[in-house]
Amino acid sequence: MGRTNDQGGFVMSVRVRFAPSPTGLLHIGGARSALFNYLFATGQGGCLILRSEDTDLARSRLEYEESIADALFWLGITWQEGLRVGGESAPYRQSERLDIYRRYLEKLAGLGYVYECFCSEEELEAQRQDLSERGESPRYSGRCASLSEQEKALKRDQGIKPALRFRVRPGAPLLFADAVRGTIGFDRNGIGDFIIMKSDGVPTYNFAVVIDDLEMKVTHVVRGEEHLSNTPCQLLIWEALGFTPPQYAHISLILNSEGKKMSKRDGDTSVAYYRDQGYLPEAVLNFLVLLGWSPTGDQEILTLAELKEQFSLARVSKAPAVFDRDKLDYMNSCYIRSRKGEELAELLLPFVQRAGLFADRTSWAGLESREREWLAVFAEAVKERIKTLGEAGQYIDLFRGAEIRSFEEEAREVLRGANARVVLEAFRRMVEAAPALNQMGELNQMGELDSAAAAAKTMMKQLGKDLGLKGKDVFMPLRAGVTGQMHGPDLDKILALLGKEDILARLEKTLSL
RNA sequence: GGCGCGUUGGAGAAGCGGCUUAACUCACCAGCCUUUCACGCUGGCAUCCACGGGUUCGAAUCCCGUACGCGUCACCA
Repeated sequence: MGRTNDQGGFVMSVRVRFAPSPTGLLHIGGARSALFNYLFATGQGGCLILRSEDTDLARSRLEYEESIADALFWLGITWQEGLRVGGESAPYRQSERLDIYRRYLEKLAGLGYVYECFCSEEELEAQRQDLSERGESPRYSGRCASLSEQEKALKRDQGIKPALRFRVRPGAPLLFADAVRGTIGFDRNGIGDFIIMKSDGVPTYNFAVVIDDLEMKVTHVVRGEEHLSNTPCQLLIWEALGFTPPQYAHISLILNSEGKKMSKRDGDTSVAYYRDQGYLPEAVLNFLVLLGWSPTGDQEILTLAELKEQFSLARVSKAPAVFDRDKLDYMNSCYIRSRKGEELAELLLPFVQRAGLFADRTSWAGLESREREWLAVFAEAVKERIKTLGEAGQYIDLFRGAEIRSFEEEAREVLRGANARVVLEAFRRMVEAAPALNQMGELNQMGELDSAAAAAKTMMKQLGKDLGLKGKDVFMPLRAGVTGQMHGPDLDKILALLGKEDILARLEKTLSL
């Protein structure tokens, strides 16, 4: 794949990858890395590859790989090559590419870069301990670097399986241009010989990434800052193999409110958690992109298309960013408010089901039309006061049923007020006489709930007139009497959604207190 | 401890040597709107850019040190 540049020369189009290890759910930091890769590549017609780094046989699990791909898909991050979609460089699971690594390993061995290391875990630990006690950097001592054939044979006879180390040769500092942080240099003499192949024949991360990036023709590596110190090892391998490494871009970490790197162990850090809480994918995406990147203009709420258009690595911040739940909530409420009734209602369905309503239905299509309308009006009634879809669940009891869950103390006080009883009794008579306040069971044509709300409104106005009361004097007793609360969504909507029968039942109970 | 990276208000940040009396957003505070709450609207919130020095006519912006924070030093990725 390629295209022509201004001078008519052939340029490689951008190829990036997101390469998670399937040892857990997709977390916020990973999602942001994936997002930056996605925006960077697709914004310029490039390609995003999804690859699974499952060389840690003990911890990797296929179900994690699946859930990571699902989470990316949910966010709207799509990839052009890799897991699930295939591509020229298949397979895209490192565990299935072992023969490829072996081939490159042989090449390195032929060049004299590889040696067997028989040190046990305990020995290595002791060596590190020793080094650090002497105030030196804990790198490999090189103990096995020059074992004789007999020594090696002896170890093998003892049944010790060697790991393979990369021999770091002395030389000039390793310099590379990081697209985010500028020129970064490491002294190669400070890097100890590192393992590239474990004793079980599986390559380590540092070796496998290089081979995969090489084979998959990756042009840019956009990844978290925690990988910065791995870069020199990888550079060494690129150099030994005689290939030009990709462009690197190390993006800063996402910190928790304590200022520490957000880790999987923090709890609420998986994308799945936010999905389950009722955050919209657009909101999560929009929030994440603003962590470490900023748009040129004042506009912060941006669509995916706008992000693709505007994103650039040059505007990625070097400093780490703190994850701020308040801002995420704000973003989410913006996106919730931008949805219209039915549309929102459909998104809300799983959450109201979790709260017990329509729990037996399998899907939105499985609802009857009057139920759908009820939910749509419900959605409109609550959308301005919920920050997550999940919060809608707690409003259901307010809009349904003959029971009032509980009375706030303030509400009781209002109901003890001078005119409260008069207002409620008069209102009860009006509702009894009115045919228009439908309830869900009786609803038969769309839009009926809206007119019921309108009817409720005029009814309340009329009530005020009849009694010669105004404003709060009529509305507060009504609200308190019907909901038990002092604050809440518009009363007319509550009344419409409740329906005649439940309103009367509630008034009855309140009046009998 | 070695190596690496970072430091603009509570959080995200703009700023790239004079246009800055440091944008914008969230949070927070006050007021308005509203039958309540919420939404929305208006205003407030860093005399200053971690600190110290230097370069310059001029620095948050360039250089040097110090402090602090974070990352990383695995046969984990």
